Amino acid sequence: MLSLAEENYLKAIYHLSEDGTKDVLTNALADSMQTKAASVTDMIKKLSSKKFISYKKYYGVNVTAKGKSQALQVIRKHRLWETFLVQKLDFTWDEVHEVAEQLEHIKSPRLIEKLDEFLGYPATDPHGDPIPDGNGKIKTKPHLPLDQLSEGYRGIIVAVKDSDSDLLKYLDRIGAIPGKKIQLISKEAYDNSMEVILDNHKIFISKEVSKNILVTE
Amino acid sequence: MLSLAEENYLKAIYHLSEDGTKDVLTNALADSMQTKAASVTDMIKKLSSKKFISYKKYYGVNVTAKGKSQALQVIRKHRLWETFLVQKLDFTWDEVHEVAEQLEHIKSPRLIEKLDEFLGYPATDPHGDPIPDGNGKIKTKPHLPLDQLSEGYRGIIVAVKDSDSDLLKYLDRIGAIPGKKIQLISKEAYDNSMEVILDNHKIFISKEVSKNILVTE
DNA sequence: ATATTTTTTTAGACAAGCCTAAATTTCTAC
DNA sequence: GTAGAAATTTAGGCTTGTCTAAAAAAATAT
Repeated sequence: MLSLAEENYLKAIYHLSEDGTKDVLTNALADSMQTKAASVTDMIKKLSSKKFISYKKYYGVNVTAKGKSQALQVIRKHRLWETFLVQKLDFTWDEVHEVAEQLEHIKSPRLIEKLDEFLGYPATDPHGDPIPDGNGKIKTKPHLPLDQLSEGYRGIIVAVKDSDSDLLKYLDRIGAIPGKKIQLISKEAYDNSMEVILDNHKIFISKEVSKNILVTE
Repeated sequence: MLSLAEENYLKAIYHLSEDGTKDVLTNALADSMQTKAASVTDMIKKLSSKKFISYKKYYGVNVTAKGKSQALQVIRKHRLWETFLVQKLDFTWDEVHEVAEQLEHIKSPRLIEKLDEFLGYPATDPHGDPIPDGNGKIKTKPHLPLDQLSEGYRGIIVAVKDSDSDLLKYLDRIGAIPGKKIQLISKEAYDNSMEVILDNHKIFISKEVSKNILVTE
């Protein structure tokens, strides 16, 4: 049975390694976990001895198949709880992250099965991120950050980065919500800010914001 | 902010002290927490220094007003989650205790407010135990364990003791559920077993079982 | 009233997870 | 290729919550 700290490290390693190709470096993990490099070294030794990650001294870590499956279980729980909070308890999508960080560690396979059923087996969480199924399968839709597209692009918002509460409040206010149509009218060469159409409204957004909006190809 | 262990000790002390009159002894607490007396002594020193309990060496502990209020917040969360699990996720009442033991430690006042609203502000949990309100007020209905009553008694089941999963399965099977009418037909002097009417059915129950059924006076 | 038993506390140790400071390894510049 | 910088690991220590064994206090029995 994984401890709370072990689950959090594993999840962070999984997220930082993205598709599992890159090595996750000690300092990157320390940053992400808001802790010190020395603490990270301790923990990766432990996770490595338990075969959740593979570790080459000084060169970083990677999740093993076993570790990935565990990480996906935690992510599944996190995203199901976020969906519950928004759909059933009327939380706004910028309020759910912290609570879900706690709820994701509740140990009860039955609870998660029942919750999934209660929510109608949702495919994605409120931010558009896919919810892994009970076997750890995850269906990722192809998507790109909006800042990498050029004038004339038309598509649909697939997801938004859910890291920052202020960003989420802003995105909600301008209607940048997964499922919505979006059109890129013009892009300023100088700062890569852009004008887009959302809900039949023209609005300007900065490059910083556009990086956090993920759209269909 | 109380740690998980501190919350669990405080809750156990509150439950063992019943109405707050009795002193809770170190060994009783060690039994209830499934730990050793020495560990209990350590923890009660900590809780005492934080003013959640009053402690007289060798004579046991009692919750302070501050401690009682904290304990009731945890109990409120526990009972709201149990209600959620049964009402919304179709758990049976013998399955909810362990999961609620975990969920009761989630820290989010907003979550509990929203959950309470979602459940329609329930007065009791599935076992009939009253749910404290947001201010820690708890409305206890007067009740007695069935084994203390005599032939001819008629009343209503107020609550059942929720400690044991097998007991709960049995009570469910015979229909001994809070709200149901119950009649005491006869009581055997030798072993205090009794015959009762529940749902128009006559059944025999042992003293052990009758102690766990709480009824109106 | 004192001896024995029971209960509780103290003392000292351990694991998990974190820290700082120092040592080591790798990377980067020339 | 080597010196200095940057990243990582090691060493040793701290806190929380647990334990066992020993000491101390309280309860009980005669």
